[in-house]
Amino acid sequence: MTRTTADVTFLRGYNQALVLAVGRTVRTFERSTVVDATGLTPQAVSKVIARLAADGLIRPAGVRRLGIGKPAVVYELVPDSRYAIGAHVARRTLRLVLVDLAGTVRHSTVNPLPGDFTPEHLLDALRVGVDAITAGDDLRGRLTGVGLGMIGPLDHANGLVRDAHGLRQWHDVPLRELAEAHLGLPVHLDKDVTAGITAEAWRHGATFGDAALIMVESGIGGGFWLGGAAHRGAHTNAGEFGHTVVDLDGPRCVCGRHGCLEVVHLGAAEAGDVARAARVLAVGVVNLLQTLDLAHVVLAGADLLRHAEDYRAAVERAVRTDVPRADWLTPTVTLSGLGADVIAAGAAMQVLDQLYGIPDLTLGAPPTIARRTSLRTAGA
Amino acid sequence: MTRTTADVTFLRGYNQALVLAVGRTVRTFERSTVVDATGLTPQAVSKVIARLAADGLIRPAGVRRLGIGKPAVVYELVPDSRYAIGAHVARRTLRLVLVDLAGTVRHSTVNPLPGDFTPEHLLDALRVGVDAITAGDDLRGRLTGVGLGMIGPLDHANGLVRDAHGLRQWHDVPLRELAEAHLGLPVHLDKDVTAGITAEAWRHGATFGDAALIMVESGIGGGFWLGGAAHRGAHTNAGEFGHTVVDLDGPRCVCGRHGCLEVVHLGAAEAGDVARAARVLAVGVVNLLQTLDLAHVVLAGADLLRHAEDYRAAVERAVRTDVPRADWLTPTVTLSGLGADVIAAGAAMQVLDQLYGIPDLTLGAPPTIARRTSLRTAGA
DNA sequence: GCGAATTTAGCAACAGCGTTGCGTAATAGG
DNA sequence: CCTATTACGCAACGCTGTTGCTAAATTCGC
Repeated sequence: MTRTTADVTFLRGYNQALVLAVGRTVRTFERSTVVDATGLTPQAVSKVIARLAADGLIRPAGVRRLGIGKPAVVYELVPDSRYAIGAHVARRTLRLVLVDLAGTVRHSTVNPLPGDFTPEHLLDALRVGVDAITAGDDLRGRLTGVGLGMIGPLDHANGLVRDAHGLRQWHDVPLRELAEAHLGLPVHLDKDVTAGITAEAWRHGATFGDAALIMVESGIGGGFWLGGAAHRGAHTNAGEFGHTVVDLDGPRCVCGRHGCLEVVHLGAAEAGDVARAARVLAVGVVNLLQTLDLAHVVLAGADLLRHAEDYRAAVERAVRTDVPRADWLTPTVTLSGLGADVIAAGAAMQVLDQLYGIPDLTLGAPPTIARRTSLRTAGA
Repeated sequence: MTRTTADVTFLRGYNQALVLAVGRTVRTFERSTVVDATGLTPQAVSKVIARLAADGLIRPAGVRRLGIGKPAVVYELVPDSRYAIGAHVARRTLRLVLVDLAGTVRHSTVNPLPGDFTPEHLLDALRVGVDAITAGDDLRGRLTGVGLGMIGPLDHANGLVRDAHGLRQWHDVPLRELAEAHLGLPVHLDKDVTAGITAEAWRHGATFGDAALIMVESGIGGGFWLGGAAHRGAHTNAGEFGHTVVDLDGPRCVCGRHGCLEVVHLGAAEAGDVARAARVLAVGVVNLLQTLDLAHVVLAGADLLRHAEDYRAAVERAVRTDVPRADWLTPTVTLSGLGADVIAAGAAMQVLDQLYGIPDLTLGAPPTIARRTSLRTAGA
């Protein structure tokens, strides 16, 4: 791991991110709202608000007149002030979404990808999809970039796809650079599950606690949000949660070990035993809770969403009965509110997060997308 | 989770911590060393060095005269400038260590604790032990506080022991406050395993990557260092790694589930089959790697150290053979260099870390031990 | 109606951080 | 003894958030 130095631009970015996070999570807010939520002084908040308003990210929305005293100016986030495009690159499909600054999905499209597609296939499909989205609306100067959420292994810091699991044409592909050249936009590359949990975190604000996104979709993976940031691990390979052994004498898994969560779960699912499949997944989730003590568990993935309520109920039950001291250790268990769009939407929000989220002082490499020092609009 | 605001005192603390971390990890350093390691400008480093030197934390140690040009001033950390006491509170013993600013253990004592001891027993034993240590050396003004590493569940943010597992007299004990009153020193309370991994992190510097400390000692636990900070989870309960299921049809565990790593491991250990016990643990470690993608795995705990090399070899082997793409995903696997002192030493280093480590902007509650704004000596 | 109390907001000066520009000290080599 | 080189610090600067105080806009009481 490397660390960057901290200077005043970090302070600005950090406190600004706190204010923006308030703006995302409430419909309207005023100065005192932010003061209470962040602990900044009123004067500091005024300065931050002035910067954000000058940038067009927030705007006044009337006044609040309640009792005696000068009325307070009410502000609101301007969702349309910034956009990002997100892509969920799966084995057979490419899902593209347009997300605004508030984290709302404004467009969503799905298109098939050729079997065993190549980087060129993907780049062309991205080009076509991005063009289609940008043609519809006039996003000039407000489109901040494109986020790609993809199966690993990959190298987030350097924008490399090392070996997309199940795709033979992908070995050490510098996808970020290629896509930036092809699209003419800043690009952020990350694992699908990490993108997914970023969606949840972005939409819940700067105080979103430790959380995992459990994704069941041709395999089982997990995306983690720990200590207020995405957890990617030492090689962007965190989240291979499906390949944790839950049954020492279980069937052999593709990864070479025996009784992985994924293969055991698959056995139950293929037998049509949804209830058992859900219970198996729940065992894995409780394992995760015991290990990481999470505040939130979010469920996602096409294979899970097909039996969403079965899975949710099974996990909810396990979390309440199988964790000791469940009275105070129980996390929230929810289905992702974004449904099948989570990954793509999260990929888009990773772009927004790099620009307008809490800045990161720990790096594997320099930031993908540079923050603007001045308040000029971002974009192509 | 809550977040604090960021102001210039954060900047100072952060960059100062970077410099101190360099000082801890090398024998001597000069300005250019720090510039290269941190990315700070030479002028900034000069200012930080001046502050640290005025505080007595570092001192000049000659000059380096190599070739042409003005010789560079060489500095070194002053290990004796600050101390912290650490305590490992186990079920039957109290281990106390004195640690200096460099993270070196200077004293170590172990004393038995009465069976099923009460908070009062512990406080008195702490008092006696701390007095014995401070009587030996003159630590006036250089002793920064006392760290307690203890079995959970506990609440780190508020300094509460909720239920020390296996101790009946411990329910919602405000141990931090009690100990501060009893000892007249700042106190930091945390889980044993979290303290342990802090020891490794403190001694390895500010760029220590994602890591876990695996502790086998009347149970199996894990301490985590993720993203440059200790990972405690939403309720200071992360690390119950021993209670992750690895064998769905395994024997019932004390936690209520079946086939937990701990109970399966115990079965092998009690049968005297060290090799199998080690292999079981290794399965758990690989599970952890798959989930978190760690850079370092550190092994510790009395029960493990009794067969240290067996365990180390088994984990090392598993990590090389059972993780796909092991060529670039392999973590370092080591036995803790501090041996049986890790937990106590880490507890002490948590005190030092709060004062001289990377400051934390994410909190469960306000900081336990306030940083000094000026450069006055810390201590009683 | 009009002044007082109350609440909000902003201007101005300030302290503290890292940065930049430039001058100075200390060395080796010609 | 001069010059090139390297290390280092002073001083001014830009930028944070903070503090102190003044001004604006409202409600309430007389």
